[in-house]
Amino acid sequence: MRIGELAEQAGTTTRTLRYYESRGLLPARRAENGYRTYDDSDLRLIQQIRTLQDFGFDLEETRPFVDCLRAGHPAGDACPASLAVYRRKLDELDALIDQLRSVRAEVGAHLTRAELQASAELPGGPAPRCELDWKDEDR
Amino acid sequence: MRIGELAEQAGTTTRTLRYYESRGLLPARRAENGYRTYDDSDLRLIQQIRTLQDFGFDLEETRPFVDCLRAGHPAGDACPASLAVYRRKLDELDALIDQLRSVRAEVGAHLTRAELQASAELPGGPAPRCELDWKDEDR
DNA sequence: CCTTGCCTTGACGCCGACGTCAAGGATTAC
DNA sequence: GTAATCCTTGACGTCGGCGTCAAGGCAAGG
Repeated sequence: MRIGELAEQAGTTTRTLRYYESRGLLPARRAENGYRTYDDSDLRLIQQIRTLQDFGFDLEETRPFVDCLRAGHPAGDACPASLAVYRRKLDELDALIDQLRSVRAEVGAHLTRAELQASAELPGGPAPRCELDWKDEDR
Repeated sequence: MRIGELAEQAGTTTRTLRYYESRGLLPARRAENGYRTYDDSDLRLIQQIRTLQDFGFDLEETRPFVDCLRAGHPAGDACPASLAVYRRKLDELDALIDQLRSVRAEVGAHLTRAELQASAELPGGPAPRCELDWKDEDR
């Protein structure tokens, strides 16, 4: 299998596969004419990488999983190094989610306060209304 | 007030202020010698920008707030355009948090499954154990 | 007068994961 | 034979928000 076919089967591009190779994640055999040659095991490596990338893993973080698969294990997460990445990622996700919820609460409070201000000013007579153009271009 | 002093008072750098100006967010008066000149109202603009950036707003998203302040309003979120940004951001945050929680659940499930596999194999005798080096360099 | 320290503009560097040419060789299709 | 399609390497572009020089102007203290 050559790079174009592999890319198509994996739902990605040849550029991406060459990039993975340049990062040392996906070394390729070469045919006599210099063309890269792959087999089904390479397809599984790519699927593992893409699954993790969909979870938001950096490319570097997928390396233990890929190494694990290439070491002959049936799953990329059969090795302790992969489990460690899982655990680290869970901690990161928990921290990030907490932070985003905190931000959400703050922004929500700001919005509520600003809306109250606006509604309090409208019936109040000469309260300074906003005169800025209000176009919905950015929606 | 010159750019260095303003940067210090705002807790940022001159590079950042010049960048804001290049983006049209923070236009500066000029002294006769060409030096940028600022006053306290500029400090408030920067504080508004930094508050929103801490919330994760893009620079572009702070523009309505800055325009609103420069239009003479006491708060950057006194204008409808700013409120619209708040609402859009809340939607984005909600969507992102949901997505991250979904990812967290999936990664957690993967970890649990892999841990079960590992513990099931250890007592089973010749089960293929991972032989990859396990260094904690990346912790 | 000279040094020090502020200011100016301009321009390249960074990060991650590729996209997008460019120039040329190999293979396949007709 | 030749055109279309694949492959190769190399290198620059993208995006945001600045960091980090570089080369030079202006101001103030000793």
